[in-house]
Amino acid sequence: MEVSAKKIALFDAVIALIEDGVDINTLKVSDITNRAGIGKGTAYEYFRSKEEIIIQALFYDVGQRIEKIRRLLRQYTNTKDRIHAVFQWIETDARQKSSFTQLFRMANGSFEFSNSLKEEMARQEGYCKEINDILTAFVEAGVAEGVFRREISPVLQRTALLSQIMSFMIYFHQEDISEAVTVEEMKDFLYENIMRMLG
Amino acid sequence: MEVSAKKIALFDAVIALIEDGVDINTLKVSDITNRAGIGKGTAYEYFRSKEEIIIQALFYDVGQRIEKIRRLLRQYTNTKDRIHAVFQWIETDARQKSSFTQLFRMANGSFEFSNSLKEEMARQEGYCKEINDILTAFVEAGVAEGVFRREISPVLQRTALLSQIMSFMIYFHQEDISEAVTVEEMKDFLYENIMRMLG
Amino acid sequence: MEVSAKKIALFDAVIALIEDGVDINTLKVSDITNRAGIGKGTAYEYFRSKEEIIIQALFYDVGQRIEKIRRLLRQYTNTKDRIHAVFQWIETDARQKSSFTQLFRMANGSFEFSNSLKEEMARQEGYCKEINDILTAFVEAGVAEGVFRREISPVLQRTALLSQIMSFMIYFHQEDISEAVTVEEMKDFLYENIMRMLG
Amino acid sequence: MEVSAKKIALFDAVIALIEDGVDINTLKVSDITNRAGIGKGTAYEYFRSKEEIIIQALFYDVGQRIEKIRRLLRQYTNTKDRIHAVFQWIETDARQKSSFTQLFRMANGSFEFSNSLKEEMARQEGYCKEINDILTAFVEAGVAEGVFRREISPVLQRTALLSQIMSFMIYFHQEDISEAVTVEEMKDFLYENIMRMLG
DNA sequence: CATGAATGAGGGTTCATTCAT
DNA sequence: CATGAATGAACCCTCATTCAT
Repeated sequence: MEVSAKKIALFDAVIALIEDGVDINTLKVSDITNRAGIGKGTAYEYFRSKEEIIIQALFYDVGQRIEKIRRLLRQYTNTKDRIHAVFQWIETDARQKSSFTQLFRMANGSFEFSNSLKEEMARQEGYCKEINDILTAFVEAGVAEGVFRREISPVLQRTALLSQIMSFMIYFHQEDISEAVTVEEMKDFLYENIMRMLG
Repeated sequence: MEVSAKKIALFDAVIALIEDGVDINTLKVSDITNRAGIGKGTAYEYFRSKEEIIIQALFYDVGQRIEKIRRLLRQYTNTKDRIHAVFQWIETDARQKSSFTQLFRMANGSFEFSNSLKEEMARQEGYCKEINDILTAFVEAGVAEGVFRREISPVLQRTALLSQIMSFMIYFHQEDISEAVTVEEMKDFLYENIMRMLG
Repeated sequence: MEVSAKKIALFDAVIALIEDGVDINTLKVSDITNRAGIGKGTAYEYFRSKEEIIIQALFYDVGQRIEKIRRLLRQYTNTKDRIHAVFQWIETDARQKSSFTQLFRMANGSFEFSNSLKEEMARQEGYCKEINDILTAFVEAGVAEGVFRREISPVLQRTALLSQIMSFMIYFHQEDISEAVTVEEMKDFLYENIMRMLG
Repeated sequence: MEVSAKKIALFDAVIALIEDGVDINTLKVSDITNRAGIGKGTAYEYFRSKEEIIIQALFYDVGQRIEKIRRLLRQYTNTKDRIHAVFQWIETDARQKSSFTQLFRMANGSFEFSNSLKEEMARQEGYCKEINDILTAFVEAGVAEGVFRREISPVLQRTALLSQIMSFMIYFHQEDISEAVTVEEMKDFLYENIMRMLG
């Protein structure tokens, strides 16, 4: 799974462009290669098509983010800290509108891409599964710790947990957080919700 | 806000195409007009660009759906019935992958469209706001009814409510609902969650 | 087999370009459409690819030439006149380097084109066959007339006849007809050859 | 006229590719260098462009073939044997569709190559001329031997000779030699034709 | 109004050529 | 010398938009 420097440069360019708010569907190859500081033709030494570049860039990015959250979660020994770690991660990492969008889309499979590339996604050993794995581990630890009720089905537990995580994402994603709810208030509320649902 | 028959025909064509699973980004004008049974040039008598057609079609569709859920909610006098009515609506109306995707995207503003058309969206008096209004009315009724705690901030109440609605959408949206959780179990669990969080 | 005016315009453009000495392999779509006096995109309303345009243009041209020689031959009642008619036709019609080349290639199947289009050629009911038919009719008439020996195999008769026709083509095709042989001398020699071989 | 090993390797690669049926117009530099087993850049140490490589490769190949037929002809002391030697050479050497095609094209100058390289061809001291030389020597020997009539113009004699040689080439080149004419019958017929025309 | 034939700007992709190693 | 990674000019094709009928 070694990835060449040029590939990384292209991935980073795609991510940077997306973070800049460029629509993923209007991305031009020249935009990407210019941003990556390489020639247009060079991209085709490493990828067979524009779509391949973009898809793989997204997977690369999501993979990195997942790895980060995994490492993060390993540092904490109790559920409360882990929940707040996730919130913290969202605040710092998933805050950007664009990358959040991508991750979110992955989470519910609503990627809009040429059908021919949906196969590619299938081949990629689904990050959805990875997210699910993380949630599963999260919930199991909570049960083992005794803070989550054992009798609730794991699926339901994951659903409940994810619902509050998504709520926090949407909170950050909203254009105008006009009505006065501070980040801390929101975090407390969502944490309490999780405990009410699963505790 | 009178809308001509030709416009409706084009809107319906766009919606039908999306429901058929056609990627919104690869929609061609000729696809739309063919489906609508009118000439390609005719579309430009009513709209200034392809994007205008699609955007307005989506708004038209979401508007209809929102109107439907509004009428539906008016039929019920208590919160419990209203919550189940929403679940029922998701089961019947928002089940299709595509239309759900559109609505969902609208709900969190993650439309991916050429920036030039984001203004158009802004001009459209945000359906997000309408969704928010519905949630607000929902929550207020719950408080008036005495089943939701008055001391929770309305923003938080809406957040909690939406989180469980989204969970139900995702439940239907998942490709493989492999693990055995029946629809009824899920609905009960989500309803209980709402009551635990807000009751 | 009705052919639209636009198609004809494109065919004529291709032929004209070839007659001008443009290499068939370096022909650009824009060259063709410019010459035809139509927009680049228009070509794709009538053909699916550049190769399709060129291939069909060549077949169209060869078809016309064959039709012409056919009509021509029908006007004459004896073999001698027919042979000279063919020479005459070569002098006026097949003189151009390029069109000769095309015809010639067809005659021996040495078209160099993307393999994917060889099928197209196959579908076209071989003009090679048509050329063969003309030769066959030619020879049969000669036999009936009593100027060609009946005992020679038709294949051999056609071979002999074609060899002298080709010789005349090559005579015109040569860059420098340095050594003094007049057209009339050549025609007489070739005619005599045919009679010596087949008479 | 010393030719380096690398050049030969490239020439051989081009020839091999052509014999494999690859279209000369779609030949890529990388195809050639890969086949030759050398680096892509190396080709440009010896040639200034792709076309130069291919053109020179073709000349190299034709030169070799001509040399071979020359040696072959020197072995025979009478015209009849020489004619059959040529037929034999066509059967063994010029049988392949591709190399035949190249040679044939050379013979009538119908090379399709970017005009810029036609000059290159001119500079190459025309192999057409060499072929012509061979034909001239052939005819002169026939006259000296007394089997060809002295009063026929050398140009005409060469024309007649070449016409039957070409006929034999076309005979082998035809896809389907469906109609029953054996190689021997054809050779006899063509030999007789030559004698009837020139004897 | 309605149409669809015509258009050409735009962008993905290829591949001959270069040049730093 | 030899290499092959990098390059970008070139070109095919798509499709949103226009406009004559």
